[in-house]
Amino acid sequence: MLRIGKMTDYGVVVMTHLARHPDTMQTGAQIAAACGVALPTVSKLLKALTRTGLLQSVRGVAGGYRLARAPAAISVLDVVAALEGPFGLTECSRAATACPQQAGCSLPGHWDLISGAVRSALRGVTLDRMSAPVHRLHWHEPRPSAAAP
Amino acid sequence: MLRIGKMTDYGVVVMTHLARHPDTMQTGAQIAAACGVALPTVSKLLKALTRTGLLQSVRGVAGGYRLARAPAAISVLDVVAALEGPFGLTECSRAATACPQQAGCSLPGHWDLISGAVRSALRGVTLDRMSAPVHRLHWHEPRPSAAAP
DNA sequence: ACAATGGGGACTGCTTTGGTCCCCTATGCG
DNA sequence: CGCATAGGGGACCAAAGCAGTCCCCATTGT
Repeated sequence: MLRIGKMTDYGVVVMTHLARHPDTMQTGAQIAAACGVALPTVSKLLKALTRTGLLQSVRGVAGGYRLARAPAAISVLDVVAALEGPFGLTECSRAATACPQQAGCSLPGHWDLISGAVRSALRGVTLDRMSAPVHRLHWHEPRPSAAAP
Repeated sequence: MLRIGKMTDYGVVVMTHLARHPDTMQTGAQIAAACGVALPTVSKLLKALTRTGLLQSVRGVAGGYRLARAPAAISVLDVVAALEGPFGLTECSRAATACPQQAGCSLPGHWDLISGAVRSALRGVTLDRMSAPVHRLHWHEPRPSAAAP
């Protein structure tokens, strides 16, 4: 459920890789090799991430890519938002054309709420944490109210 | 980003509708009409939700559907998990075949963390809240740590 | 100049999804 | 007893989204 695109997954991998060497400039080929993804694919990602302002690029013969900000200042939310469209779990949360029957539809407000919770979850994990060992991470469970899966 | 399936969206609508009349049995046709979704589609949903144990069904001429538990005991997570596969944001979090290069891939642990946060977010919203007016809802922001979109 | 490197799209094949339909089973009522 | 109503299960098809590749242009150091 709630799958994110493969590309976005790659994107996080790439960004995490770059977060381990925040100050060294790396070419697309180097990144592709390091992350085990085909060069054209990783190239596409790097372009998108650059256009969104998460990466800095230098063109020309000694060019390459570098993080635009410190790893601690880039969250997974930033990466996901850069590679997938604008946020919104449901269809009608972004469509200009409202649901044919928003009469009984008091849900959008609730979906926004849920979206907000997910947003916060993604924003809470930054690249420096992603590149750190797992056990250093922990998370505040928001509020597990009544439910029994 | 992070879109959930249209079917799942419908599913939440249907379940929310049923949560407003927890004790009355309703036929598929009635539900379809009330929710403004085509009958075959809603039928498919109801079957799936029944198979998962979220709904009780009665067959025969006076049959119909009803919530299997109290609205407060059914969360959005339950509905989403029933209609989409098992949880997992990324590809390899569920695939038996590991990534070709899980060498530098210390990410699964982190993805699990994020998935957990999203899970909690969805589990925190129950059907009785979904059927209530929006302003009655509020949410504990988990921890908006360093990030600046 | 030339070689290396990023930039921006266009294009395509595939997988997933949404949605419909058909036939079977169960149950109440005339 | 049989017919009408309701759900159960699954096959099936069309459309959309996505992943992935490729091509050509712009930039810059040697």
